[in-house]
Amino acid sequence: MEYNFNEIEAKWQKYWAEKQTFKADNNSEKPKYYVLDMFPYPSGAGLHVGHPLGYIASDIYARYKRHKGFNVLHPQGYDSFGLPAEQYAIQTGQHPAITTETNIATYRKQLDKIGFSFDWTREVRTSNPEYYKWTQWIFTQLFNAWYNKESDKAETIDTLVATFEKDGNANVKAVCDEDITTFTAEEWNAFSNKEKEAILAKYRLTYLSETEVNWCPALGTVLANDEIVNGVSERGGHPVVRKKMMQWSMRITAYAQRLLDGLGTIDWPQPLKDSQTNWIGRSQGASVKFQVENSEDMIEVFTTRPDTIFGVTFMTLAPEHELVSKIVTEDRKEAVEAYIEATAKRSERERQADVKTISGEFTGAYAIHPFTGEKIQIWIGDYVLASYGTGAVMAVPCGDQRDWDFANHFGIEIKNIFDGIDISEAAYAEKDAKITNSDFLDGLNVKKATKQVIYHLEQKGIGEGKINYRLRDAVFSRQRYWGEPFPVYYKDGMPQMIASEHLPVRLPEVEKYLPTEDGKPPLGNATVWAWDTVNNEVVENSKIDDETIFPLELNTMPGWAGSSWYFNRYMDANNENEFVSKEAVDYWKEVDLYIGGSEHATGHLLYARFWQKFLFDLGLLPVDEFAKKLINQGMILGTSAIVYRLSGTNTFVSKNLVKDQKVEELRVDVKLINTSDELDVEKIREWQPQYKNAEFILEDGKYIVGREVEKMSKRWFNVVNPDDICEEYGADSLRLFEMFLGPLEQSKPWNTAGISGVHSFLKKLWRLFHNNNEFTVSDAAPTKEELKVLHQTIKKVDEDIENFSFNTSVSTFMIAVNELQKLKCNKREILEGLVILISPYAPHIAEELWSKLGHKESVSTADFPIFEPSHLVESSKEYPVSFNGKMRFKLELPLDMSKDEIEKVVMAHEKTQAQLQGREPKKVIIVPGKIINIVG
RNA sequence: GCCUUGGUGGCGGAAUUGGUAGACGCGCUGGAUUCAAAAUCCAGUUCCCUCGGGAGUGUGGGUUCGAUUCCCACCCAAGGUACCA
Repeated sequence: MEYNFNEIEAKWQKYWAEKQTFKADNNSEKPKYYVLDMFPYPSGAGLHVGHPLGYIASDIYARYKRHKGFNVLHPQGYDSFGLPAEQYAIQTGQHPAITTETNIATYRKQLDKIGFSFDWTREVRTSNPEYYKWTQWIFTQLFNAWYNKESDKAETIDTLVATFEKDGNANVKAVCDEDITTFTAEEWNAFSNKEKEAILAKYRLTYLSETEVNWCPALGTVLANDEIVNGVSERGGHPVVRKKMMQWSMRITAYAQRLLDGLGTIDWPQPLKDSQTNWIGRSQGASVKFQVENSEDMIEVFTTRPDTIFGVTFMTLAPEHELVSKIVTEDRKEAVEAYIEATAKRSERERQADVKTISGEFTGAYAIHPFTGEKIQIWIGDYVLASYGTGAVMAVPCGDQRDWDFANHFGIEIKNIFDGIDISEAAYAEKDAKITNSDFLDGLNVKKATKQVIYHLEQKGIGEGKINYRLRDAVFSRQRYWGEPFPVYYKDGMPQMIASEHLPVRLPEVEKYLPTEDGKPPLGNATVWAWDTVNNEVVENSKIDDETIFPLELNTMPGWAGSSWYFNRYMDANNENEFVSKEAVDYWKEVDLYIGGSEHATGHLLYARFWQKFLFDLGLLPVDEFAKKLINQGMILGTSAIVYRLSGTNTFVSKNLVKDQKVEELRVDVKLINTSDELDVEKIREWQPQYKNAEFILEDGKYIVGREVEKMSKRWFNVVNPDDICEEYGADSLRLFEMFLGPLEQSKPWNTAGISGVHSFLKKLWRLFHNNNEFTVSDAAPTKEELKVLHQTIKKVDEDIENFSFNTSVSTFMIAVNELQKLKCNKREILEGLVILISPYAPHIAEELWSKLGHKESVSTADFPIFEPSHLVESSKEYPVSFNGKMRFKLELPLDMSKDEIEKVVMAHEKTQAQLQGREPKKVIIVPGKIINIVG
């Protein structure tokens, strides 16, 4: 009976599916544990061996936790809205839903082959109306909420309205738009509905606003920053303009501080926390208002160094700053306008890339220094960003290098306010100098001066201490087809939410997936796309009458909408009445272990935390962080194969024959290479026509290829398909090998050659149970030595899994099997333990052996074996060192010994040593967990 | 530039709170079995040499009886981020 992995794996995969072995129950006496993978976007290319790495790790942990007596939730689903399916639709006309369906089927087939313990009864797809109904519902909740700074949480909008009706808005502390004017209760009550709505919009957590986007008229679409190269579109090279569009935004800035604080409470990787911290970009300082000379206008700036205010010698505004056109003097107008036009042409990316060039223009206007009353020049310069702070800075050339460079370049005064510091060559940005030349700040250090200045600013009513965040509100509209439609229609130009009982608003059918000719989003192509407020439904072929039938929102939601809450949906995936029931979410609470890529650090993982906090504020969720622990799995890289073509010929030389010859390096399919880097010269001739008649110059009768480690990608021909590996070596080998490659978090190259090691390990394991191809185990009692092997393995594997060092436990299995093989051990007790230990890693072979051992139930429900340290008594190691009259040695002792027992053993050891060395035994001092000291 | 992570044989990578560096696997070398191959098993495999040793965990210092591990400085690589006032 050979180890027939294909047969075994198919058999147990079918068994698991039929018995629903991994279906999680929402009611259980057992403690809960929720293990989650970042759900995939089902792309047309299918999975390569890099994708399942994290899934294998989480599956091992999920299976392990089941052995340890936990009720484990381990679901999977698909983030199935997205651009590729839409682009395919634009090219071929095939509906994205069909493309998505096909791709999901492929994914499912591939995933099933690897033997994951997913509970598929809870599968979610973000593009299913039953799912996006609740994404739309959450959107309406955000619309009907505002952020109360007083209670520091989101509240429903009616609490705000009630306050307005009673007291106006003078005492309301909210995170809202900046241009709010104060009104009394009487004024509020006198406003028209439309006026009220306009005001409320400034408070809502999702709101419409004019936002600048990169608009490409030729492609008829909005482009992301990285889709633009040198001011033209990456695809096609069409011109791109900055254009303002009405877009939905999410007021994520309301949560900036809590998103920052929350990081302290979750066990996530430091680099990921750091990048979220940077992204939020909290900086503490002050806002200061500068009066413009001969004008009512004030220029507000944000500074982190208010203490340097006496060093201000000019101000710089972003070219886009709204005051520029107002304050510019007649004689400077031409130059300033030319400069503004020149900057507008450059993309934000270009402006940022070009840090070296110093440019700017004097506006001709002056501001008044708030303390000295001096006139200071107002300049514009593109080193000031309109999107950060107030879009204006008070320039302190002695303390800021950019200001220094600017002043130096344009010959503006550089005033030194640092005591004993030379600023003739560069600005001094350190915070350890005493302030001088600064009136009431003279002689103070930075900290005290800052406090003083803020006090004076507040006294004068022209500034205050302020915390500024880099984080900006998130644009939530996309001019795409394949996304969630908004549950919004427009009445009198004001957005109206569609009530939850009428959701979902389903995606309409369209003829074309491109934007309309008049520049509307693709949904504008729908003939059926208006809302009937009488029957509460999308109406067909009806005219908008602005009485009962209103136009629907034509944008769709971005990719991160559906993925910002899916982890909660898994808890109660088939609930038709709620996004998740209270009972379910109170039971599962949050994800205990989340595994996925670090590329989502400032996207998905930030937005998901935001929505979680929001839903928590409304009392809909019991915890405000959705994932306790998170692990970023590394990327599996491909190992490309390179052939060398002599320049200008069709002759290919083997790697070591290249020497100094001029060659072109071409990548060839890794499937054509054997384990010794040798190219199959016959097969490559059929692979691509250009090799058909090529000449290959061999070394030692072989053509040896070069190797390069790089990202797995079709274009490098280095993609390895897991299906092929499963076919040739089995899923268990694939699982073990992916873990064996190296630490989970690390990026590492794939090399199919190495899989033979884990594969032959599985064959050895199989042979432990088989004698002359007959299944044979002995019921005799195991020897101490055999028990030792098992227990060492239990201890190590248990530790490894808890530490997520799955790679080292594979080595531990190999050592165990080698030792048992040498001991010719086929004792039932030992082998049973081993099977359970291995089952999270190689579940199929474990199930097969388990059932052959006579068990009726699946091994997945078996208890993890318990480590008994008493079996390890004999293992002791010592490291003797003697110095300075002290004797030190380390003894490895069994874990179940008491201090007294240890002392006995150590004294015995010391006696022997003393006897050997012909001296008196010394006193023994036990320091638990440390090297044992024997003091003379 | 800044932040983060890392740097160990031909390769992937082990090494507990500082305690025999290189576990385990790949590859390679030799051997057994075989008509032969596959498969399997056994032995060897950090480097250098004069076969007795010597050097060795990116580089240079330091702490220590003892450092891959801790401290300082530097070099290199990967990821994130950037005129952030």
